Amino acid sequence: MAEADTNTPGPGRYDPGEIERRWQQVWDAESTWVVANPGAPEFDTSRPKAYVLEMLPYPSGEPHVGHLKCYAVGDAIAHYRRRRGFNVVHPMGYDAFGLPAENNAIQTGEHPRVATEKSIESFRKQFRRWGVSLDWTREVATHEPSYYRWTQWIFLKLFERGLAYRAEAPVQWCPVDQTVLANEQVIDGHCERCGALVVQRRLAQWFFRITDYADRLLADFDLLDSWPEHVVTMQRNWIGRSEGAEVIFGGEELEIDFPVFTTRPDTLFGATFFVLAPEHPDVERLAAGTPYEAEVREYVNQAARASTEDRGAEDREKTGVPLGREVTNPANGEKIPMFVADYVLMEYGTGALMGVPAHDERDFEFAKKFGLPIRRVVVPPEGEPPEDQAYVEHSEGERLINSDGFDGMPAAEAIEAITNWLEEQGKGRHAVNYRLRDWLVSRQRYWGAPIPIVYCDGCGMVPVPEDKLPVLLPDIEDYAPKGKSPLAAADDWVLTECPRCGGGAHRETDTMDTFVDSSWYFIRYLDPRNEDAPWGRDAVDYWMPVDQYIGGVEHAILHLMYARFFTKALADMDLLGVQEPFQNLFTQGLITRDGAKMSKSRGNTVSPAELVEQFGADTIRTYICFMGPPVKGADWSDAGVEGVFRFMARVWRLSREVDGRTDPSGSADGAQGDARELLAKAHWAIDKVTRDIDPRFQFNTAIAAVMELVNEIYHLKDGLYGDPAGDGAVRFSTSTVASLLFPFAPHLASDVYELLEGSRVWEQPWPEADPALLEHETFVLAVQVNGKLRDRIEASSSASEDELLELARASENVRRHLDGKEIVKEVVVPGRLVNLVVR
RNA sequence: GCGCCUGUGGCGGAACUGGUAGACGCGCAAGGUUGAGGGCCUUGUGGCCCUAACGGGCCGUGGAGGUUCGACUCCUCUCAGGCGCACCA
Repeated sequence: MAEADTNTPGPGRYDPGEIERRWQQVWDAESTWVVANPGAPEFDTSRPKAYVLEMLPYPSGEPHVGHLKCYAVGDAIAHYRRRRGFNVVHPMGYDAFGLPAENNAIQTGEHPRVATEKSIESFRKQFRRWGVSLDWTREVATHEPSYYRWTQWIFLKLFERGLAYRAEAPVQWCPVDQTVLANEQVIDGHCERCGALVVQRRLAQWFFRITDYADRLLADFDLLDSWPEHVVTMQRNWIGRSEGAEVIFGGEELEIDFPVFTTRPDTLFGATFFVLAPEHPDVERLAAGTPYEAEVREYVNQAARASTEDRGAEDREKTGVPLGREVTNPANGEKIPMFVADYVLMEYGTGALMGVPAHDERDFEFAKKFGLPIRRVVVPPEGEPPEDQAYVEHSEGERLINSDGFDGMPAAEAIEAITNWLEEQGKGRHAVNYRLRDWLVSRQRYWGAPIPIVYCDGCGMVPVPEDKLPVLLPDIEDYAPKGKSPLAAADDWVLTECPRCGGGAHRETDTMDTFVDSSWYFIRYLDPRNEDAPWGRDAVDYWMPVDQYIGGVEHAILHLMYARFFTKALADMDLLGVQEPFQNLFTQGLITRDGAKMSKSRGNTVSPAELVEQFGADTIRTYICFMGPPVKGADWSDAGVEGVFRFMARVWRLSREVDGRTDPSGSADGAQGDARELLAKAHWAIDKVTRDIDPRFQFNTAIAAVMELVNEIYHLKDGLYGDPAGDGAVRFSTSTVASLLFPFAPHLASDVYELLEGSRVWEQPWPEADPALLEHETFVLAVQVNGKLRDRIEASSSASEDELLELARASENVRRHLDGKEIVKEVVVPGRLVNLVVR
C-alpha cells in the first residue's frame, strides 16, 4: 500500500488546519463547553463538580508560549475531568487594567482601552485557535464597568468593616512610574515593573487590613489539598510570624515609654544599649538639647536620602549616632544609652530594639564599633563560647547567668518565665510580630478602577452609595503622571456633590491596584452577568472553591495571597461559604529557548500564532506537554516540535488505514496471540495515561505511553488484518489512541475517534483498563548473582518461589557465576527477580 | 549568609513504595520503498573490552563515603547550577 505523502496538500495528507477548523466550528455551533449553573433547566444534578481555572492573562500584545503552556495544561485537566463525569466549569477572562497599557497611552496618545481591547481580541482569537475548551458565556474583563462596579462594591464592603482605611504612612514611591507601590511590588528596593530605584515618601494612602488575617492566612494552609511546598513556604516567610515579647523600656527624662519587640526575652538582662530607627517619630525630640542634636539631624537626613537598597546592602558596616539619652531596662533597672541607627527598620516591630550584643550578631557588631559593654547572659552547659562573636544558637542544656533570680534557668524556660514576670510588673507582655504589612492599594495612575470615595468639606470622607456605582473612569486627554493621579485634572469628574449632604465635594482621584481586580475574578465567572449583585450565592456555593488552579509561580506571593485574603474577608461578611479560594494549585515551569528566558530584546521568542499556523494547535499543545514534566521548566526545540508533528501524522495515517481495512462492527472478543497482546498493550496504556494525568500531571510520560501503543499497533497490524478478533483489536487500539490523546490533541482525537467509532470522543466516558488484560501470563524474570544481572528468563506469572529459584539456577550463564561457590542467600521478588548471593 | 529545588547517553527526558538504568521523542547510522531528493516503513544506537560470529566481561545516574542481598532512589559529607529570602530584632 502506498504511504501517504505528507508534503503535498490533498486528501491523503494530515491537514491540521482543516481538521482543527472543522472541530472548532462544531464546538462553537453546539456550545459544547458551556456549562449551566444550578437552578438552570439543563443543569445536571447527578454529577460532581470541578472548577478548573487557569490564571487570567494580562492582555498586552499577543499571547506568548507561557500562556499556551498554562492553557494547554489546564485544558487537559478540564477535558479529563469532564470525561470522568464531572460538571466542569472552565472560564476565561482578562486582567485588563494596569500600567503597560497606560504607559503605551502616554507614548502614543491612544486611549489605554483601545490597546487593551485590541490585545484582548487577539488573545480571544488565539484561545479559539488553540481549541481551548472554554465556556465563553462567562468571559469577563476587569476594565469593563459591569465588572469594576463590583470591585468598587467590594471596596466599600471592606471600608464598612474597617478593612479598607486611609492613612498617612511612609510608603514606597516609584519615581519613574510616579506611583506608590505595595511592599510586595518592591523587589530588592526596585520597582517590580520598571526596575527603578524606589524612594520612601510619607503620603496619605488607602490600605487593606490584610494584617488582621495574618494568622488565618498561615493556619489555613491546613485546609488546602495540594499546593507546591515552596509556594506555601514563600507565603509563610512573607507573612513572617515571630513569637516573643513586647518589653517596655522607660524613658524617664522625657517621660516616653519605648516598647520593643524581641524574640529573645530570655536575654533581657544582657541588653546594654537601645536603638531607634532613623524614621522613629521620637528621634528629633530626644536629641533636642543634647550635644548630639546636629549630628543626629544630619544622620537622619542622610538615612532618608539613602536608598532602601544601600541600607539593606550585605556586609555593610554598622553606623549610628548616640542620642545623648538613656532608657531603663525594666528587668534590672539599669540605665542604658540610646542610639539612632539605620540597621533598625521602622517598618518592623516598633521601630526600636534592645541591643543585646552577646546574643545577636548585628548588636554585637554595633557594640564593637561603639565600644559598648557585651554581657553574656546565656551559656552552654560546658565550655565557653568564643569571645569574638555573638552566641546565638540554642544548644541543649544552656542556662542563664547574670540574670538575678533567673540564673541557672534553662533558656527555653526563661523565655516564658521572664515574659510572665514582665506581665506581672506591667512592663511587658507576650507578643506576636509579623513581617507582613497592610496592603497598599491606591495608585496615582489613570488606568484602574476609581476608588469610590468622595471628600466633602462638611462630612469628610463619604463612601459613594451602592446605587451610584460604578464610579465611571472618565476619558481624559493627558495620561502623563504628575505625582498625583492624572484623574485629578478631570475637573468635571472630580467636582461632585456630597452623597450625604448634597454640598460641594470632590472625588478620590487614586485608582486601585490591579491586584484588587484579580482578587475576586474567579467568583465573578460563576455568575458573570448578574446586575443586582457581584454574584448569586447558589452558583458560588455550588462551584467554589476552585478545584484546580493553574498558573506561573511568579504569583506565589502577590496574587495568591491577596486572593486568599479577599476570600476570607468575604466569607466573614457571609458573602461566601469557603475560607480558601484555590483547593489545589499547580505551577507550571518556564519555557526557555537556548537556555534563556524568552524576551523580545534577546530575540529568542517563539510565536504561538505562527507555530499553530504551521503545525496546528494539536501538535504545539502536545509538544508543550511532552517536552518534560509540565511542573518543570523546559527548553524549546524546533526539532522536538517536528517529532510530535510526525507522531500526529502517523496517528492520522494509521486511522485512515485501519478504517479502510477493518469493520466498525467488529469485536475483539476471544482475541488470542498477537491480538490479545495488542489489547493488553491498549489497556496498559489506558492505565498508564490515567495514573499519569490524574494526581501526577506527568503529561510527558502519558503521551509517551500513547506513542508506545501506536508503535505496537504498527508492529502488529499487518499480521492481524483479516481475522475478526484481530481486526477488532486493531480498531479498538486505534480508537483508544484517540481517546487517550484527546486531552492533549482534542481536534485530531475527535476526528480519529469519529472516523472509527462514529461518535464524539468528548461524550464518551474516560476509558477504564480491564484488570484481566493488565495481568500477564508470563513475565521476564531477572536473575542476579550478588546483585549483578546475569540472565533474563521468561517465567510463568503463577510460578512459585521455588520454581523461580529452580529456573534461575538452571540458567547456563548463572551457573557459570555460581561455579564452585556457596549460595548463602536467595532473594526472590515474585514477578520481578531472583538474586543469588554467593561467597 | 540562610532556606528550598535540580544534577541520568550527543540532546529533551523515563525509571510510581529500594528490585532488569536509559521508556518515549530528537539526533545519528544502516536497509527497504522511490527516477532522484524529501517523505514513509523497518532495524540499530551509554562507554570500553574479548569474540569470525553466537555470546560474554568490565565500567556507568555530578564527586567521595555509608546502609542493604540489591541504591538514580535512603543516610552523611562535598561540588556545580537554578530559585526564594536577605540587617525582620
